Amino acid sequence: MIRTVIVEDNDPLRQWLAVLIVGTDGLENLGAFSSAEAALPRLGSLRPDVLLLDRHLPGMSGVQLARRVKERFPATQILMLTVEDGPEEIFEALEAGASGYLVKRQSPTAILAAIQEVHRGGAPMSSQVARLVVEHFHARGRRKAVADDLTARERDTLEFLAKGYRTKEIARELGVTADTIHTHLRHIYEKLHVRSRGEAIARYLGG
Amino acid sequence: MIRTVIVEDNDPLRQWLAVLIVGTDGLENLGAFSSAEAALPRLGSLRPDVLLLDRHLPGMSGVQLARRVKERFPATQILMLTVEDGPEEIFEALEAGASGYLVKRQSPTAILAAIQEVHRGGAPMSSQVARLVVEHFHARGRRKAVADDLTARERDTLEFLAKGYRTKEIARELGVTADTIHTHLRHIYEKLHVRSRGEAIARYLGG
DNA sequence: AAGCGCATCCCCCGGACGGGTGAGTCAGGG
DNA sequence: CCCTGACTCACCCGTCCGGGGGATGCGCTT
Repeated sequence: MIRTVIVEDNDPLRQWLAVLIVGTDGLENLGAFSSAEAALPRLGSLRPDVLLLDRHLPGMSGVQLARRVKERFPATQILMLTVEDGPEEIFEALEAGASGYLVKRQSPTAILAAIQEVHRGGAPMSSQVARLVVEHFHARGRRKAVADDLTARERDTLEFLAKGYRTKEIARELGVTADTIHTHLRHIYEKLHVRSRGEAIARYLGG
Repeated sequence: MIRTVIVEDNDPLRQWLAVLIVGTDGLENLGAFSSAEAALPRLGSLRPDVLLLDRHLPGMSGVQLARRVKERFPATQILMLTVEDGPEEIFEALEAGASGYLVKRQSPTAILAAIQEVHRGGAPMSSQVARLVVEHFHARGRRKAVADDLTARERDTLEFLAKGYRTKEIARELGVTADTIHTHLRHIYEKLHVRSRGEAIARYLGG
């Protein structure tokens, strides 16, 4: 039996979700709240397996609630519901601890399947969301590609640079003198068109 | 009509995929190669819509091929096929430009559906892959959470720091003197338990 | 009113860093 | 065989940075 809690400020939608859940075998609804503030103090005793969460809530947002819930009850799986959103909102929700991300206007079967999938340890997301996630990785790849015309030693140096190592520490790791690393660094800056460590790290790790 | 090309070194599997595709309405197979080296010179004239790519290939790997293909023909959608892989392999493939990532032992219908979905602009991935991707974001979120007990001004400073700005530039952006930023930085280092810019940026952006 | 956290600014010091120049070795290609 | 590119090391110089003080004012809590 999967134990769920709903937090959604839209009354008809919240009730529709509750009806959907109680009418399905294997699913159980422990509570339905219209705000994060109302839900938060009850979650400790309810301990749901899956939390259905609206991203847009009056007062504390669904994202903030997700963060808090994940801090205290990491085992709770969070399924984020939302209207149309951009990349920023989606990544913020995923970073806050959401394991699934669905746009609201989905078929009942899709929503129920998502609840079960997230409880199984899956990560249900609508195809627009999956696409954005994939593009996020593509962008990362393109950023790292700027390091393509670095020499082997320069790539080694950049690798340690991106871990926050100082010149001396990189020198020790690579078994050369600090002067050599100094030279590598200058070449890296030239090729990456930057003028400082911080800029190089930011360019490599992406911001 | 979706035009596909297969690159897979396992002979039976390659032929099975080809048969699967030619026997399906709306799908067309332009070629099936057993190595990246064999496929690469032909892709320019074949121009497939979707490229089915094995991750493990003798010689040039599927990941390297994906990188090259995406460089020259960004419109080609890449669907990566693989046996069981870890997070590193998966992220590397996604960064190389793959839009979908499937474990090989999938039902024929799942593979065909994935080809169509990736062509529609979706991002089909098996649930294990989706889970790893989601956990990647969770880890990012936990890293950024270390910045939680920073003050508002310190967060502002960290934001610019992570863009590679130097002290003076941050000062200009925030409309204060460099001395003030200097103070903020010292507090940031203290709270993040680091002793340099590079370490702070690496901790914040994660690596 | 007193205390506290925050933000702002200031001074000082030693070491780290960015940038310029030069130079030796060694492998590979013309 | 010489030339080139990669890697290595060295020295110099001016600036930036990390870390240590201290100071003021503001708003909030007690």
